[in-house]
Amino acid sequence: MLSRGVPRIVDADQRRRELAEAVWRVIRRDGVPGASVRTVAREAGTSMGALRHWFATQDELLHFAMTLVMERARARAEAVAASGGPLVPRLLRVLEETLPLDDERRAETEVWLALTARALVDPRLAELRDRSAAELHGFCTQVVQVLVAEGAARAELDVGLEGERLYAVLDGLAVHAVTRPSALPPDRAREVLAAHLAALRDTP
Amino acid sequence: MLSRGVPRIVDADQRRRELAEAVWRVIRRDGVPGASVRTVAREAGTSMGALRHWFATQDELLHFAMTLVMERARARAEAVAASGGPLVPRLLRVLEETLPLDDERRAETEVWLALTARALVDPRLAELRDRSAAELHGFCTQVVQVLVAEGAARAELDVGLEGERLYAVLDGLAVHAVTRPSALPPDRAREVLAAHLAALRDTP
DNA sequence: CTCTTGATAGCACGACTGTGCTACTTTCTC
DNA sequence: GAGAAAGTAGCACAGTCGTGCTATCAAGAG
Repeated sequence: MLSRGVPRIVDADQRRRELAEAVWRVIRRDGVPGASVRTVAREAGTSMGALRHWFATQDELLHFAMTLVMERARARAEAVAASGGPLVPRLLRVLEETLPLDDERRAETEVWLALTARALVDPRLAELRDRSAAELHGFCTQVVQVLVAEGAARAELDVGLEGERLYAVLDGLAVHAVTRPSALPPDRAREVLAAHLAALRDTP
Repeated sequence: MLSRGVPRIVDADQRRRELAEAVWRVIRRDGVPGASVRTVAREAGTSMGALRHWFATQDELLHFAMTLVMERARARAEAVAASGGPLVPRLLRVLEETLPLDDERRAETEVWLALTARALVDPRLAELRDRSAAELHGFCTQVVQVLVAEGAARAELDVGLEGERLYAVLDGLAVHAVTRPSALPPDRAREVLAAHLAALRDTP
């Protein structure tokens, strides 16, 4: 029943990803309001009809574009987490994956910021954002927990509160790095994050 | 030459502020894309023509609305800074003024976030945002400096780096408090910020 | 009074929007 | 071969957008 007959070049999910990446390019160039059906279709080198074949509505398109951002960041983070090396520096590198330290992550963060703002008035996007935010927040708390268990952070720390603080540092750095790249270049952002983790260890 | 003859109810600046506040209400309800000339005029209880009399273009309207947000936050902060009491807790309260801890500040932060995102693709808004960001960043650094001088923070701290970190915590908390209010209620945000300042004192 | 000017009101235009819809092409199954 | 289905293309519609523009109204200046 699969692939009954078509100019099937790639599988469906792959095609949707390609189109969603065209959405990113448009959003980066012209912002979310510039991501009209026509503009995205032109950017993707296809037609309105084809685009609407894959995404019935504009909301669905934006929704999928945001899902993809989150999914990719997550995949990158998990790859780093599964890599070798000592645990503590590895956790630092996992956290760094959420920062806009290179062009690819910069693009993702810009799209994330634009869609986060839009989520203030779009319930469907808000639900997505909440899920990913809860996930990252939970991960930050876990990191603090692990650091304490590893002796890389003071034992008397309030884990919940420190998780919240780490999460704030992370997103704060992300916003600043993406909005004022010259004031907070990648190396500086990395340095601040590392200093924050170090401060959890050095101590009374 | 001033006020040659008019149904002059209030002075010009006051009128522009009223209209800009209508912009906020619309932005909070429908987001920046919902802030059309017609919508804002309706919200303000006036006409398109009247609105365009005070703001020649839509960009000018949004620009002024953002200016007003920044101006108000600044005025509030300066009022707290000029108030009495011990220096260190007072600095904490000044920093708290930038967080969305009540309805008024929540509105301002929502508008700030929406316009920050739009500033990614609007050079005029970007210039505004950069100015206010540089100001807050500078203030954060000054706070660290003062804390060190007052003996409320460790002397060996890297002031520049700690200023950057405090600034990240501040904006991170602002974003989280406004996007996920139930996960980060006002008291909790205040607690995290206070803990951050306390962590600059307690020490190796 | 008239004249001038601030302020308001809202129509008109062209551009752009999302989406419903049909027509067409390509490739598979039978 | 015929038929079906996946995918592409883009027109048509109703609606919203920003802004140019003119008309009107209120009130102080002369």
